[in-house]
Order: sequence, then C-alpha cells, then structure tokens
Amino acid sequence: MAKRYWLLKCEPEAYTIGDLKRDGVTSWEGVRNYQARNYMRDDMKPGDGVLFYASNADPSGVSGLAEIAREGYPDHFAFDPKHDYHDAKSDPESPTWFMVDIRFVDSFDTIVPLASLKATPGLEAMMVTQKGSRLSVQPVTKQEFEIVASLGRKGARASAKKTK
DNA sequence: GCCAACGTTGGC
DNA sequence: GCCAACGTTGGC
Repeated sequence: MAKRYWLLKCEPEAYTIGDLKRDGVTSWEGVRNYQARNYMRDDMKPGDGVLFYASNADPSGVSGLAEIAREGYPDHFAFDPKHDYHDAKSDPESPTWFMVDIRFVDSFDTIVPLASLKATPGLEAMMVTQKGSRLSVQPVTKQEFEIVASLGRKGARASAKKTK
C-alpha cells in the first residue's frame, strides 16, 4: 500500500502540536464518528503523513506535521465507565471504536490558517476547506500534503526573518 | 457567544 | 424507514 496522507483535527484546549513535540508519540483516542473510525481502523498505516490541524483556535489551521506510528487498534477508553470517552455500546470482544498512535514530525513556527488554505491554488478540493466539513479525520492527497507542508515551512522562514 | 451545518436518536 | 428533535462541531 502506497503511503497515504491524513488531516487530524484537535482543539488546542485538548492537545496541541507543542504537546506532541514534547511527548514524541501519542495515542489518538476518543474519535466517535464512524467514517473517521473506518479511516483509522482500515486505512491508516505506519509512516502515513499527517497534517496536524488545530480547530476552534485563533486562528484555526494546520500547526504542524506528524506521521502514523501505529495502525488502528481498539480504543480501550471506550470500555472505562469512568472515562469521558466511555461508550457502553462498545464491546471489548468486538470494539466499536479504534485509535492510532501518531509521532511528531514538525511544528510550524506560524500556523497555516484555514483562510490561507482556502486561498491557495491546489487546495480547492481539500475537505477541510469545504463549508460544513466537521469530520475530524480526513484523507488528503499527496499534492495537498506537500502544498500545506511547504506553506508551513514558508511561514517559518517569514517569522525567522521578522525576529531578526 | 452565535448559529449554521452535521450526525445521531427515537417516535411512529 | 422516515424525519423531527436534539446534541455537537467549529468558523466567525
């Protein structure tokens, strides 16, 4: 299977690219949407590229890069009655929910805001730039991944120049 | 904090 | 299986 590319959304209040930089690797639990679950369970493979997207942020946008470190495995947080992510309907014998692990790759000095994504040629078809796109796990193309990664690095250069 | 867009639930 | 009501997401 060729390398694939993904966009993972997370609210900064819950977890940031800075947290991932500190932790190195983290588990991506708590996704409770079937379409997103299917991507994590069936399609994500170690080494796949990840755009780390900060939602409900100021501004929202892609804040860094990661990669899949471990393919889908059962989200055991769903089995813990005391946990926020508990789901009584998920049976340990046949789990409803899955998670992956991701590994830190890069943190952009300047976030690539959603408005920039929407204004950048080549990203018109990206799911995150579409109105009402709430899916927290989205596939992106290699081209889209490369464009966003280069925007992030460009932002790093611009801010380095500014602080000089 | 507002509210539009979405996904899920549950009555029928 | 329809669809209204409800809860949640997420940009602004």
